[in-house]
Amino acid sequence: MAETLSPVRVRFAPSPTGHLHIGGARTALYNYLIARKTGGQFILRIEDTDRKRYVAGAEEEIINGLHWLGVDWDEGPDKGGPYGPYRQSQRKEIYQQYAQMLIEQDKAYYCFCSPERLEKVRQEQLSRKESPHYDGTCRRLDPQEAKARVMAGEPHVIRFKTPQEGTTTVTDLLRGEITVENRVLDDYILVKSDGLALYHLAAAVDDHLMKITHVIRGSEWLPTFPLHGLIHRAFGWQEPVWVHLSVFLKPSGKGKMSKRESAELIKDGYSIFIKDLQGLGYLPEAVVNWIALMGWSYDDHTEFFTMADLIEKFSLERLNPAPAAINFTKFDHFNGLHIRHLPVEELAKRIKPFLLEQGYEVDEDVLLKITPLIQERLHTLDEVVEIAGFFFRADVQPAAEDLVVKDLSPKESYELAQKILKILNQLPDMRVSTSEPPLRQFVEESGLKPAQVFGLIRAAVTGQKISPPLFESMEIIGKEMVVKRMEKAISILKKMAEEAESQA
RNA sequence: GCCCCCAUCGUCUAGGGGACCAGGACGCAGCCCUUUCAAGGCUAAAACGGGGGUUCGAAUCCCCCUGGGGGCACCA
Repeated sequence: MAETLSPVRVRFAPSPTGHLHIGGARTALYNYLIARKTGGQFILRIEDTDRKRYVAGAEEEIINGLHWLGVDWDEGPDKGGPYGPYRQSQRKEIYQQYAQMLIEQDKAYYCFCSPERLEKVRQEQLSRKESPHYDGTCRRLDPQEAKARVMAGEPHVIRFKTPQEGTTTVTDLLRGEITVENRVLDDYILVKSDGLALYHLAAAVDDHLMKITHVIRGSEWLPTFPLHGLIHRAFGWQEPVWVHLSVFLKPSGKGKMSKRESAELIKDGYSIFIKDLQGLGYLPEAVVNWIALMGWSYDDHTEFFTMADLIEKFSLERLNPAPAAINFTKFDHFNGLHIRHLPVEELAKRIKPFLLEQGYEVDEDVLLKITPLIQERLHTLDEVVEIAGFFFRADVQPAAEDLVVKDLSPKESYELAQKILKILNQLPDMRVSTSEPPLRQFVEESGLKPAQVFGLIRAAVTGQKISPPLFESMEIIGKEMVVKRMEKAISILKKMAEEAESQA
């Protein structure tokens, strides 16, 4: 299969009925990538023909989410373009016009069956263990008579006159030819009784009118794919290249993520909704890298991709049709990778909101100093609070047991802390080059292990058992604060030593 | 029930008849580095779902089975 290098026109066509999730984002991303790679156009089209399911704000969320990811489009509802409008609810008349053409050519027909009757037929078929489908009542109506009933104002829909014999073969770029028996295809409704087109008609008409060359969409469309081919052919249009992407499965690999499961993910610090990811501490760069690699690969060793890399390397031919289980652990890995690739100033900028959110006052200079210390320790941006919050707190609260040195008693720890404080007090400043040599010398002379001495200082100064590098941290905190925190640790240890004494 | 799609380590994947006693990544385990935690380096364990063909030769091609997924609306 030769790579398509001529410019493509592709589209992402979400319906504004819920949150933009990683599956939709990936579809948008792939469309965007192939458009940019080939120098073609990427179009955003809102498929809002179902007024009942319309969710206010959903379109805005889609737009914001895509922008955040770094995916932009050339034509769309927010920026216009030569083939607009780009909202299907504003294209009602266009679809009706095309539906009319089909009726005139006897490729579609009016149907007056009520939803109630349809439902009854469906139930009967189900009870007979038949696959539910339209029974064809109105298909047999005389066209003139049907037209008259329509003129008289009788409620009706328009159905596609699906061939009842033979087979239909459509071609998916990843799967090859797919052939189905026409008799298993239904006489799908093209236009609803409210006059608005259903997806099957609207998408076909728009894809043709908007000169879409490649339809890259989710594989939930595979079952109706033959119908879509049939519709294009009924109009005599050339079909676009069809590409059906794999689906995302839940981490266990057992089925798609349910609504409830998706909502509960947030408790573990994860989400499949793009709107949540920023607040959870994820980088758009990492999201893009992660989702790009679920269903697509470049070669057997490259895994780190920037958007620019992806535009250069992406190809439809290397798409994988098999379903992929979502792996959040790998997501964290990619996030850490991209965090480490960020310039320090940029990382500092992205970390700041998480600190501010905690109510910390963030000094820019301090922030720029601590950022390099935590850069390789961060997997998500919000971890900055846990790892480096002590830099911004006026006081720390070390746990008493963290201050007691391994293999030493509280009393011995207390005495050790006093010696350390004495050294600290004598230092002219707290620069690494000033503090490290005398403290290391002290460790040597004391016969203790570095881990014992530095562990005590760490707990006292940072209030944590684990922290960024100690000497660098002390330099940023400054002598005054270091001494103050050491004194506080001593008082805690003193109390512990006394308690141990009285118990003995 | 019917239709469609898919099938390599736990997970994401490389592999398009011999280069494969199957490679990479995440995770997991161990070691090294190291004041903690990370990061980094090294090592280990870990897969071609089953059965038939085709072929001198199959993870790779074909068929069946099994398993998994998706769909069967006046939703998209």
